[in-house]
Amino acid sequence: MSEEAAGESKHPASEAVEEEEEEDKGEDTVESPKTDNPSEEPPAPSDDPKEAAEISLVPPVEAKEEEEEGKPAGEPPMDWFEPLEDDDDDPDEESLAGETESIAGSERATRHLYQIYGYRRKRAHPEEGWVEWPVLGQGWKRKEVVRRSGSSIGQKDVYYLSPRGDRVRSRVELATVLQGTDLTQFEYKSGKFVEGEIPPVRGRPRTKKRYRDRSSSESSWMDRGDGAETPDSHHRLTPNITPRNLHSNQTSVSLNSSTGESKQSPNSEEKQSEEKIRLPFPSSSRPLSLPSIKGEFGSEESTLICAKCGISFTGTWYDKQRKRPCCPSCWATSKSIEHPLIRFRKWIPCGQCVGCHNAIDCGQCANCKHGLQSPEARKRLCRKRRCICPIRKQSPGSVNVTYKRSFVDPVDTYEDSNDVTESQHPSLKSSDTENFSANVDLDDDDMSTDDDDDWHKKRKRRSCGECKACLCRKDCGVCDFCIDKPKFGGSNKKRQKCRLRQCQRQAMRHLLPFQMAGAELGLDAPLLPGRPRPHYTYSRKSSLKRSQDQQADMDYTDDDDDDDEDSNPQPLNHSDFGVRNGVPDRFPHISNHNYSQPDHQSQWDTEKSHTGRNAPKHMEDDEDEFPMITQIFSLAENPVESGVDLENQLMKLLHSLRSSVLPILWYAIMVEGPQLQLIQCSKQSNMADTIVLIDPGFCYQVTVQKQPLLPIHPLYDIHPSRLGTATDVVSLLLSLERYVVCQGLPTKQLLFDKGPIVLERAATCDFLIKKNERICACCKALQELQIHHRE
DNA sequence: GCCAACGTTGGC
DNA sequence: GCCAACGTTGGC
Repeated sequence: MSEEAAGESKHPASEAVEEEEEEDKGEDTVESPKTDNPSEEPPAPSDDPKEAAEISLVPPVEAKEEEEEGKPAGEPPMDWFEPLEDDDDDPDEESLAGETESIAGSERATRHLYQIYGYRRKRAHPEEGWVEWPVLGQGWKRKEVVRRSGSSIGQKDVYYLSPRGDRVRSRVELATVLQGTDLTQFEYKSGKFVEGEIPPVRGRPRTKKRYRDRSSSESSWMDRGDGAETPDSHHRLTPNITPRNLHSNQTSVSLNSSTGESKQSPNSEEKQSEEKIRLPFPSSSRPLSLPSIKGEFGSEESTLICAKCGISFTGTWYDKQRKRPCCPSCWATSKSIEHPLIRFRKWIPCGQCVGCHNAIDCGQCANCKHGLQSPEARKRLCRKRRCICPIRKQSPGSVNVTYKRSFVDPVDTYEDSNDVTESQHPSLKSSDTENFSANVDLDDDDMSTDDDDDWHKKRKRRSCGECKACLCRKDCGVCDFCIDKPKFGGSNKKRQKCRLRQCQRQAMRHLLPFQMAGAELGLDAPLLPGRPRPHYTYSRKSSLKRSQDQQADMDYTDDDDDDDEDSNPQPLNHSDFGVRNGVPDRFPHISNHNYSQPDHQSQWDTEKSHTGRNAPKHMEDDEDEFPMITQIFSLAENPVESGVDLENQLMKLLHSLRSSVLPILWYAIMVEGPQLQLIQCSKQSNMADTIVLIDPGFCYQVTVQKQPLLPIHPLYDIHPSRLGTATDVVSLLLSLERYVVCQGLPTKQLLFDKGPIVLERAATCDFLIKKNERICACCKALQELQIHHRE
């Protein structure tokens, strides 16, 4: 290990791939560029004037660390731009790791350090870590990256860089780039051409699904051939994986490579310490709920091998991610010592705000109600008692840093403070702290401080799994994200899920379909569903503004915070849509628009507003879904029936319309059918009740107040029967704007009857009439008939 | 402040 | 092994 460390220090560009290097030892069919031959290595950082200058700024603590690692003096320092592969537990850095998201965040933590010291790390240069790889030809480069976090930690990814700059991430991509080159003998992982058939390297048969009942994020370590076990796999399927350790007095056995555990045993010395720990079942302090066997929790013990230190122990302890066995010692260490590679984002109530001062449960909020139903839920603090301006808990002696909140408020910032402690909050206990990534809900979830759990939740948080978008499995193929995908011929730069499949509830707002349209319309973000885009830049704000934002944020994220509790945040409802309808009123053109309407027109509006008539039918039908997205997603519910091609054609027209300038406040959406629907967003428009529906064949129909415009209407005469282009649509909309809605029989005629006010139209009402008319000829005839009848 | 780009990670 | 796509950030 020390030899490897020294080698790493000499060749900082090569990312830590100790395991691979060990594997490669002795392999000489093709000389690896990662050999010890310095001539084949990329230049040391000191060769780069820029980097050399930066290295000269390495703070003393870094130098000290290196000395402690026993690295020869005078040797070029390890590339401290690279993530520390073997980070120690420097408490000084722990406090800086709070902003990090994962173990991979060590890089960010380090970057954070640089900011504090007055310099900033540049974004990882594309050249970093690349080594020349002539095996594939002149100019080719190769890079190995070891995953530094997540359940697949330790897994190694190999990338290649073509002379043209093509980044290759898989054999398939390599074959694409190297068209015409026979890669059957090429071993992608090692980057070597081997003789004979390349043995399949598939791992064990997939059995993950059998285990995955707790969380879909719990991918099995074993599945990847790394030898790690899921907790469930231990307890349910492979309880005797280490049968030699079943006796308490027996010492653990050294791990062999076949188990793969060595990959997770970074400390060989500890591995050699064949210590055995027999554990009583922990109660409140146990790291996780004991895996069940036949529904009974903690009914038996297993002998496990700690994935961190390699010792065997008896018990049912697993690491924070609940994927690998973790001995109590390592577990306690991971809990008590905030490793810089491990995210540490504890937030504590301020003790001063309204929420903190509120000592009485409201009894009305969901948390209080849950508490009445379930004792477990009682641990959730009353929502009215939540701190609205939590403070990040910080280790003593750490540096004051302002952090941006993530996933909660795109602009909010919080200052760290060394002065505020838990004791300042009257009701605060350690369990009240909460990972801030869980949306400031200090008492949310299971009161867990399990950052890794939150981290995994967060990565899955972008999908509620229940909305139509989440359930949709088919890419639209036409949105910008789809077009970017390699399968659609894209360059894979955006790497985002189809816009129509972005979770309506939890996707980041800028990824949602109408983000594009919203931008075109100038819609303000808060009116749209989805989560605000997080900001990760450190900045400061005035306390007043911060407080305001925090309060607003609490309101906004309240439901979001309770994903686990309430299953799902409540989507926008009709009232929200009413707001949306009001959105266009902020448009600059609106004041110049002539909206003078007859009094009875307003009367209509008043009446119809009670029935939600301004919302299209589908918007009324679905109380729980945001109307636009709901309908868009409904397209894919029955892709076979609806016809994918037709749907795509409509989508193309939709995109064409959204890239076109439509008559003011007209807006195109996709609805069930599929149908393309054009609506007038302004209630004050004469066309507020008018909708244009275009079917997949581009035939269209105009409805007014949900009633179809009769085919004999002259409007149809001046437009083609099919609206295949945006131009056709725009032309129709412009024509519509020349009309007003027939007002039907005057209400005063009916008031004489002393009955309920009922608007009346002729059965053949034209609905749309010229602006110089008040009612259509048919209604006028009916009116005259009624007058004649009364006389 | 936004977003294109891409490193990274989870899932199949 | 491969791919989808999440999360982050440098550059604008």
